Amino acid sequence: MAKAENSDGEKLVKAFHGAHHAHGRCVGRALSRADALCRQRGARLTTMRRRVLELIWDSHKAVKAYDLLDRLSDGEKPVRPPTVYRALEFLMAHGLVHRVDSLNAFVGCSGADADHNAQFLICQQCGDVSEMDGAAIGKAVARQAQLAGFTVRRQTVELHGECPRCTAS
Amino acid sequence: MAKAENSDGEKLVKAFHGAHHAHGRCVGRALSRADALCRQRGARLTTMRRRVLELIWDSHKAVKAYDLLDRLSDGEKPVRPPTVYRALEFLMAHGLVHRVDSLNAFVGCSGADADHNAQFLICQQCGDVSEMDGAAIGKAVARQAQLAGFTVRRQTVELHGECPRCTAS
DNA sequence: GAAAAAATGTTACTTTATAACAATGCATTT
DNA sequence: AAATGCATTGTTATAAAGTAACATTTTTTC
Repeated sequence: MAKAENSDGEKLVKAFHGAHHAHGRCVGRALSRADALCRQRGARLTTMRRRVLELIWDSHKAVKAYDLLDRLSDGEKPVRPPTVYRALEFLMAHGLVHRVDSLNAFVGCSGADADHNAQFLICQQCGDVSEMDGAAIGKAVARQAQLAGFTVRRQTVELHGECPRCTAS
Repeated sequence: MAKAENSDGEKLVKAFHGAHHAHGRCVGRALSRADALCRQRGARLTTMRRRVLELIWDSHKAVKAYDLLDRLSDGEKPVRPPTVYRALEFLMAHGLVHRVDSLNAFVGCSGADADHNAQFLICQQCGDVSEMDGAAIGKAVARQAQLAGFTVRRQTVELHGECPRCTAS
């Protein structure tokens, strides 16, 4: 996760983006990563899949499947649910997109590697979702579970609250 | 959370129940707690709400709303979705039931107080769900989020994996 | 027991997601 | 380039999860 300094010179984890950040870079980074990853694995990032990924990266908010559907469709050629869900399935399988269970919605994966335990910070005000790859949390969680004799295979950690930007204003 | 000793004399947190535990007690405890809590608050634990709560406590698995619906209905008098969802809404508002987002399903709340941050351990094999009131996790999570300038208001923590009983066999 | 409030019933619909099969596209061999 | 085979997308239909709006009944309160 990128670090930045605030006005007091403190180190802050920069998980959320400013309102007017150069979003093109987020998108660009995500798409080239997708390209690279798929090439490397011999997976096909088809036009449809790429379009879906781009639409998801259009913002940092979680996107509903049926919103994607609407945006992909024009009156002449409506796109049907299975098409979108299949693209999402592919993108999730390759770690390019995550499903946010508590929202029934999808966000682009900004994490480094494919198979990681991500946590999500979801702003209840602006709707922006930020991904934390907090190994610390992952471990705390796994340790606590271990006390109950439980082996963690997959975790859903979704934190709803207020992002720095909305807190400030 | 109750403690128990295993064969080595170690202290273990007993979050999961044995296969043949005296389940009547779980149910009994849950129902009397519900009675007490509602009386105390002047809330009405009506027949319908109580029936739904009982059905949920029928097992330690998460229950789907439409399963409840089926079980509440007989051919003559089908119960409709809003009835069940309203009962669930009431039970959740009073902290008697939790929704498990990653399963679209509901479990009885075994936690002590009403307004708590619960974490769920979900066994992928047997389907049993256990509630951890891990203040430790809650805090670790909130602390980590704070580093990103994020204020946590509500958390969804759902851990999928293997419970002790299924691990053993 | 009449009025008000709370809970439940009812109808209809929205949103989210998947199953099953058909058609198309793409990649490799020949 | 035609033939084969597999992956992807299209299409139809339906399942599963949840809610809005209004009618009826039950409970409480005055």
